[in-house]
Amino acid sequence: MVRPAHTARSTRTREALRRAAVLRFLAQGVEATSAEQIAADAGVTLRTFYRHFTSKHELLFADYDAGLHWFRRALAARPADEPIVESVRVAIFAFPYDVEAITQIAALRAEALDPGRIVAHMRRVEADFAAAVAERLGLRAGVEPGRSLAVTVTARCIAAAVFGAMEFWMLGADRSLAELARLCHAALSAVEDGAVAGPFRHY
Amino acid sequence: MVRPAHTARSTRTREALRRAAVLRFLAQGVEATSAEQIAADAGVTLRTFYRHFTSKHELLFADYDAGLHWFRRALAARPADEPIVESVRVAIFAFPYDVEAITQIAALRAEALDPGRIVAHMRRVEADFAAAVAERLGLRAGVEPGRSLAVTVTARCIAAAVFGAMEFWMLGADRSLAELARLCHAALSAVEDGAVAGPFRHY
DNA sequence: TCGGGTTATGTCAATATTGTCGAAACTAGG
DNA sequence: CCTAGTTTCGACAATATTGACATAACCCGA
Repeated sequence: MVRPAHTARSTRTREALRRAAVLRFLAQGVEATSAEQIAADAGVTLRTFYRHFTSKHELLFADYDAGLHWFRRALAARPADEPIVESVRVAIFAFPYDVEAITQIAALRAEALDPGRIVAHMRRVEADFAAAVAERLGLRAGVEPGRSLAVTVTARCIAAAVFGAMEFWMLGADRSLAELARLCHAALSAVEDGAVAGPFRHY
Repeated sequence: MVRPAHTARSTRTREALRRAAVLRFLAQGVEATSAEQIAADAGVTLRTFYRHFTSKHELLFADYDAGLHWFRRALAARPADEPIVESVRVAIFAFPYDVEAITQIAALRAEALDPGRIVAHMRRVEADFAAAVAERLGLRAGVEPGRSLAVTVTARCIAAAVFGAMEFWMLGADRSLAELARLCHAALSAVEDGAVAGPFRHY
């Protein structure tokens, strides 16, 4: 199947669908909202809905994708001679967190999806994150994407640090942004300093 | 919904379903096989099929799950005072690779799933792999699962090494097991020696 | 062996997703 | 404005998945 993603028209319908979905979700809950309702609200067919979104639940992760897009651009904007870990750190800390919106969507996700599914999507985001880092790192080191084991592994480890910190943060009691920042910083430093396996070298 | 996963009976039906599915897939292709056919062949209802497998495609990853199970046990069998990276290395290299079967299933996957989906499943396996390592590592270091940022990040980095190597291997020309072993070894060593970000510390 | 509680299935009926094919809307050139 | 080439949509029709509730199969202790 061909997914629309080009013209102004398709952007309009996609937006209409997204808006209609959020309204319904907030008003009557995710479960109680059918894909058909969303499509009808947006004035299109059910089939068209599925041309724009892989699934009903995908709508609940639009913010993740937007964040990823933002991150990719932030990374590209960093100076080419800056250490990659530092670039990642700066980009992450500069993210314009909208705690209100994040919390709201997170509540919807928690309502509609079992933990496993949320984690699964998180993994997808992590992988895309790693890909973005690898792309940038490869560009700097002068190698083609996917052509260097070192680049691949390093990018994945950086992603592992960031998302590991995020997971750790979500499990903990202190959910403040400051705590998240602290954890990310610590995890990234560990990777940067090569201290990852260090403390556990003898376990 | 409650998923069966306990008694001998459920194991029997699950096996029957898996076997029926593989036969059909091999005989007439994945696309041309309906979930209903598989269920009928196994002598159960369609609904029961979905109680044992999340989706039709999940059957194409049964070998991954089996491998994961094998790995978890292999890891548990290693001495508690062995460095975790070494344990992982030994466990991976000891895996009883059945190249025939692996190739066959891989072909089915390639036929039925677009690359994105395959990668997505791979990520799930990687996350489970990381969880297994974290569990073992936490046990050795004497911390609760998910209670130590260092354990979380280290486990994820080890997983990143192994699966990064795997991805790299799949993209390369030399698909021999020896090459895969070499790549895994190199990637794990990099993590172990803290050389992950090292070479890129100035990029 | 006989309950009783637990677990796995069957039944039935919504939704959710996807393939196919033709029509409508949009774009660039004349 | 009109035409040809694209791209998005609508209309249908299979499957694929999931929820809810009733049954049958199993397991354990009296």
